[in-house]
Amino acid sequence: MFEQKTHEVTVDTVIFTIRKNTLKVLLIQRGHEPFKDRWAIPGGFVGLSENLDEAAKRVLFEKTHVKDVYLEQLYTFGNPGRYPSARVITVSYVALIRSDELELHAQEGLNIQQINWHPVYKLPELAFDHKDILNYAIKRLRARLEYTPIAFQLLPKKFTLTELQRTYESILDTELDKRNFRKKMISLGILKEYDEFTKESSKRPARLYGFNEESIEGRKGLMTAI
Amino acid sequence: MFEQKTHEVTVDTVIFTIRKNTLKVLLIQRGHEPFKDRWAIPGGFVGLSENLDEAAKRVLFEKTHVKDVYLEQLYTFGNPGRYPSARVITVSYVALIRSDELELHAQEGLNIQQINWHPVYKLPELAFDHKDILNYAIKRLRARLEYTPIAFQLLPKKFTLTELQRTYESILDTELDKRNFRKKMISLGILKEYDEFTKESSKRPARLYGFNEESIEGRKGLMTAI
DNA sequence: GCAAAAGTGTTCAATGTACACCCATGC
DNA sequence: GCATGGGTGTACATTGAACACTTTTGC
Repeated sequence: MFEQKTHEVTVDTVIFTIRKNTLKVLLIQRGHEPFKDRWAIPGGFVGLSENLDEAAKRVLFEKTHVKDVYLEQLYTFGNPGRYPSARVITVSYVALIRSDELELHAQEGLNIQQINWHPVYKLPELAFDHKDILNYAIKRLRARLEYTPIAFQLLPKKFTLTELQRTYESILDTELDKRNFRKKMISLGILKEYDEFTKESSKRPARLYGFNEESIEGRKGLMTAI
Repeated sequence: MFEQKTHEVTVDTVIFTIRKNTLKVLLIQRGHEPFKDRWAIPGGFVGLSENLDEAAKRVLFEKTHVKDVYLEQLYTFGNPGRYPSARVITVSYVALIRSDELELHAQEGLNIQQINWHPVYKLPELAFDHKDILNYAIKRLRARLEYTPIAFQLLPKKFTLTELQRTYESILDTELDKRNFRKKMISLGILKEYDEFTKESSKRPARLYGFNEESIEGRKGLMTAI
């Protein structure tokens, strides 16, 4: 019943953020075979004394130097053919980060050429089965968005309602009604209103809001079908 | 970056069925250490040329001799301490089977003492972290039930509306309103009505229904909050 | 005829959806 | 003063929730 022990186990993390009201994913360009020069989801091998979440956090930190991010296990991919010449089982994760908190770090080694944000709906070809992983991550993100206040993980601490709406729209890839969106968000009771306003633009200043952390416990059915 | 290759990868499958209107889970009693005599979720090692779903199907077939079941990957558990003396990463699955289609098969070897159905809300102590896996499986099953016609995977081809309702109630661990439940199910358009009725009982015969397979595609928001 | 489960509708509340105009600011 | 995005309310439709009595059968 015991098999030869040649499984490799990796974690690959789909890292999302919002920049310029667009959903973006962090990709690295591979510097060696297989799939040299192709873009890939960042990942790494799981250490023997590391649990899976820790491995995902470590990989995330190496690439972005961000800690305390939203991180959720997604799915485990283990087709024998998914990785050339070895059996590699990948536990995939989704991470959401605030783009204002991050600095990208290409590693010292030679195995990465570039690291960059890519708009989710305009991607290059990806290495391995990473396209499948990414598609699944988007699906999960959309589902979460409908019943969980997850969008706040992608935005700065203070944001306008329009920014929040654009975040939803970018993830769901649809347009939402402004009045209904605001009504819904406010009725959920998860926002706190600041007495601060944007000023950079040459338009009417917009009120800033934050996420009210205390409001989340014991909630169900948040944000259905906005 | 490469670690020593001593990860073991297993699949463990939480197998649910409904018997006597009660949600039950298939457990095996271990015949050897670690956790000798404790009950555990059936599982097995993943073969090198097998993908994860195939491994789960194989394990399921070995234990129940049932094919063509609903099978869904659940979560991957990989805490270094979850298995004594080895690093074992487990990809867990949920399976739903119709109890009328099954025969249980204890394996030839000595490593299993018994194999049996246990009511989900009255369980013995489980081996390893199998309690966590099972709790997560129940959570997932409940969530699925609310927007997917998944209950039909647990019932015989023909069933009464009361049996369907008891299935929901057993999974959700609540009581549901009979009229609202029936109205909802019928309005979903996923049932087909047979001109057949139960006759065994000494009460009014109940109409038999089946699941209308064609009705599922392109549906969203099925069965919310019955 | 009675016990036991099957079957059936209506009212009310809550939620979602569609939709158009005035406001505050910088230039 | 005008261009630009910010901000607001109402009417209607859909969905969910509460609730009680009649029907059919075997004994």
